[in-house]
Amino acid sequence: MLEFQNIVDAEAKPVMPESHHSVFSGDCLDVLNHKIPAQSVDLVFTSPPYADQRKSTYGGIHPDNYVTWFLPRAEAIKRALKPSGSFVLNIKEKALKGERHPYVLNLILGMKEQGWLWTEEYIWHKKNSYPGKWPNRFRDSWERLLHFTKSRKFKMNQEAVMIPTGDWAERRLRNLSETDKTRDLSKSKNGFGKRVSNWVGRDFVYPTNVLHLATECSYKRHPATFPIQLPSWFIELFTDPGDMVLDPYAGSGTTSVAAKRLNRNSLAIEIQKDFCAIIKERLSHE
Amino acid sequence: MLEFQNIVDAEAKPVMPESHHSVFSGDCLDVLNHKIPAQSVDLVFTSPPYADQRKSTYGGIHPDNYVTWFLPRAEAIKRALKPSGSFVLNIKEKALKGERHPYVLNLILGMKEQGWLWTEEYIWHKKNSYPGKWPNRFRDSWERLLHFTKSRKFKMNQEAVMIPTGDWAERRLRNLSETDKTRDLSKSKNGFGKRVSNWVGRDFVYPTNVLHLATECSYKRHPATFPIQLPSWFIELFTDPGDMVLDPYAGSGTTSVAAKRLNRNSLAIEIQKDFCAIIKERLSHE
DNA sequence: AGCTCTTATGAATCATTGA
DNA sequence: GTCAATGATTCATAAGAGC
Repeated sequence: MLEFQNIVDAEAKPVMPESHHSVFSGDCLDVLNHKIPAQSVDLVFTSPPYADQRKSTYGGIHPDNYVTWFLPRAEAIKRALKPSGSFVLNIKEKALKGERHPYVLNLILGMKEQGWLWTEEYIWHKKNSYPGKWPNRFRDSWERLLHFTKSRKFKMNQEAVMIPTGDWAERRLRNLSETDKTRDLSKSKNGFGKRVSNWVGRDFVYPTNVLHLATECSYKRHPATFPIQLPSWFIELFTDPGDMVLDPYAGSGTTSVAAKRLNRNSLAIEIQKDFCAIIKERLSHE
Repeated sequence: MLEFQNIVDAEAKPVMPESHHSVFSGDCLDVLNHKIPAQSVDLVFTSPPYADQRKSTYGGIHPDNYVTWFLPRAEAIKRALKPSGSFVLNIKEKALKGERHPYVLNLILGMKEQGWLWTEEYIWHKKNSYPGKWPNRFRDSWERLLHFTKSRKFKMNQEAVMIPTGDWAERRLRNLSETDKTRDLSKSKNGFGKRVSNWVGRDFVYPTNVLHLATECSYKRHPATFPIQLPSWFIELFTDPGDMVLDPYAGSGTTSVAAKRLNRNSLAIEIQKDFCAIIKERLSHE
């Protein structure tokens, strides 16, 4: 039985209807198969626990067992996704005994056998990455954003993520606050608001498949594994306003927050109850 | 029988001996197994023909047959490589029928079965990539630089590729007055003067595993697949002066040119005879 | 307000130590 | 021996304090 817990107080507005946001606690395998209707989601964006990372919160799956652990979840995600939908998976393999472990490669191959199409591999090039110096490698400053779809024709709004040309815009953006950035960047179709209103009329170009963003490292109350620009970008690209966005490993709920700001509906699944509370609180403050 | 054809006129210099550069024409599978001594090469850097690309020059290997075609070459490369050596493979899978083809993933897994260690995956983030727009993807602006080794301990000169501190230094410089700039920059060896005295000891840092380079092809007569900075970076990182660098798909010989400029020896293998002539000419002009 | 300086910290990795 | 836990290493960025 599906019950969308509405986090915000719904207030009917004829022009811009309020979006709906739900938070489920539990293993996403169970929640996806028993609480989410089939073919009801337009975009799944998630960053599942990396192998052997975050042992305290997720138990730590050994790299050798990672594919076996994740494939049933991928199947459940496929069930929930609309035929026109997209699944964006943020993941990176760890180095083990001086070597990159191949579990991500095997995961892609396993998902292809499930019927997924491996449509594209976007790269998150981290502007600031974790420090470190080792005898056989440098700092790891990139992560994979694997784009899977159910069919060759899927929803993609390329114009929504067009970017202004030139360094001039970049220099301007540097002086905007973080909230201004998200808000204004989300309005790319209609221009960027008054502070950057002189962009109107300037040329916009399509982006590439590399996202060059900084990791969020600040004194924020809720640690996020990725900056909100990451889900925001894919939400604008692969959904329309009013569509449904799902994050089966929601963590502190960054994906849901991004969805709300962009007037999409969201579903968050998180196994840790205290994180669920954090998500609800974050959404209520939006 | 091995005969290193010396392209340059050898002129004995006690301090800096002249490097040796050879060009072989033929299929690298034959040349590697019959003309190159086992365990004689310190670094293999190459960009093999991409699947179904360059049909006129290489015959065009279908993505489905790519792994079967390449694995014997990888085995021959392993034979030629020293135990302390590195193999850097520049490759990117093409999109076929709206999907990324998995042949690169299968190639990595196949090479691991051969005994290679998949030590790291560097990324070439292209600063300027050719424009293009497709219904289901954006411009592809990154390529893989797969780093394979024969053992967990291999030669790596991390200090050789250290870079000056980036934006931090740039931003400080911007605020200096014009006279300060000229005065202080002229004293760069002794530090930058009092206003930037805290640079001393902090001016160089280690890079990350992402190389952010433009797609400059300086040699117009042959479509170079990569800028010379790419092989140069790995040559400095994984070899010492006097070491042997090999490119089994030499093309216009960019790897050999990079090796010569850095005073390493080089071997170029190229199946097209006219390209071999171009390589020799390029080397003679260095 | 604007600039400079200080400082905390982030999906890390490997070698060493201890059970 | 094998496996798990601990320590050393290290930098771009942004918030905060000070002038």
